[in-house]
Amino acid sequence: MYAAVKAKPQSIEVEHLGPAPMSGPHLVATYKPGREIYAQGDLNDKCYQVSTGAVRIYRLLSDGRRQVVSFHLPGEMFGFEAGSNHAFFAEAITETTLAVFGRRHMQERSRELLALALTGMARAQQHLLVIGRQCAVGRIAAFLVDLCERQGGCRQLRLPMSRQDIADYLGLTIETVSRVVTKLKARSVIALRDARTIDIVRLEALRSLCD
Amino acid sequence: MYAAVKAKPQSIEVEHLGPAPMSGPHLVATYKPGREIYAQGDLNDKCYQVSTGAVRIYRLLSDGRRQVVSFHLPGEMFGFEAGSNHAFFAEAITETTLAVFGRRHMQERSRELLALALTGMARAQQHLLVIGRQCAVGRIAAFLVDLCERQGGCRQLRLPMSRQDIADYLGLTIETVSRVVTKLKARSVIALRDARTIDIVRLEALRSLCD
DNA sequence: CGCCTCATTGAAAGACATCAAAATTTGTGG
DNA sequence: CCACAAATTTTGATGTCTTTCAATGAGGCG
Repeated sequence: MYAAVKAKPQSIEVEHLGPAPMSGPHLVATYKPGREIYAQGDLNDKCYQVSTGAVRIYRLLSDGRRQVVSFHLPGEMFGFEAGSNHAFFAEAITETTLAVFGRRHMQERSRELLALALTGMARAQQHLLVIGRQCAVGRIAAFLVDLCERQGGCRQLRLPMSRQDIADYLGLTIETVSRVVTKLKARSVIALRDARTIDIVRLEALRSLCD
Repeated sequence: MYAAVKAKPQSIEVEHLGPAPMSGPHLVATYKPGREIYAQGDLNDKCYQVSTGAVRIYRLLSDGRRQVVSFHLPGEMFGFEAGSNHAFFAEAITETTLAVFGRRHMQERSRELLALALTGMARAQQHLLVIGRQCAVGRIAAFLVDLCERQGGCRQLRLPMSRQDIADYLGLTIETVSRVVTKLKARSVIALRDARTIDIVRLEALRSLCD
């Protein structure tokens, strides 16, 4: 179900471009949808910034269940973890370009990395609150509000991820995700152009469902 | 239900003692059970190491639901968060003594703090996996195994926290926690001396319930 | 057009929550 | 040390929400 395409990036070039990258020299890598960026157990010696596209970070249980711990959108950093080897998988969701920073860069900028690690922890803990204490509607609402805010408050969301990705992120099944989306649509809280394009019609209603 | 006792520590003294504290000078503070260490919104300018006792970190939803994001046992650090103000509450669970480190200390040791932040993120993400993808039995099992490992593998656990704390940590109700514990006892995976003292009889059985 | 993947919808089952009450433990004062 | 009150934990009955299983529908691409 979750077979990752084992392969290295389609292209890697040294560049200094991309939308608002972290300063300093870095590599640019591009990945096709579903391509693995790193795997559990891989050496943890780089970090990444999304230029275009989207990335999912996840872990698998032995029976195949998957928990997506985070999505990363353009401008966001990921890849830093405790320990010398990755405990998670990272995959491109859509066609994705990344700025890649090496170990040296990270050592030189441990101050920024600290801030990133702290916000990463805060994000994970906020997510814990959603998964641990919200019903299905609350989880979806929180997810949509979060996505909206991370895209600068734009009311029209283009979802890069599938229903399965969302379900695995929120600790639900795809059927429940689908049913909740349908319900929110019926209540005119959101509107769907297609399954991956959502208009937030009543943002405040959505927010009020979050707590 | 979760009324915190608003008060400052019972005592604060400058000391250099306690079990394996972080190096350097620090204050020592003691707290009675239930006492608040910091509140959501408080200035975030210190970090703490548990000397004795136990601490819970949590957030509240507007309707009173609570999510405990972490417990901290002797030797463990807590209190570092993104942002200049705390997003969580910290409370002593039992009679607790803490080593308190100030801003200066943290600035001087941002390297260690980075490692702590990264492991904090890893912990939160591991916890996400448990809450998001495990049934009630798996959550309790993971909780007990984690506690066992954090206490150096000792098979006899003295739980400092109540069933309500555990429930709010695992995203369950106290009734479910109690029923699962009863079930594990019936299967001879664990044994109870009293509600707060658990012997792990079959650790491998417990582990196998985690994934 | 047909096939494949992804998404939606329906019916039934299951897991956990809720409500209620009993049992056990803890703390307090005599 | 015992007695009593309060808090915590356990147990039972019932209800609700989410999952599971199954089938249908929609969209993309050869």
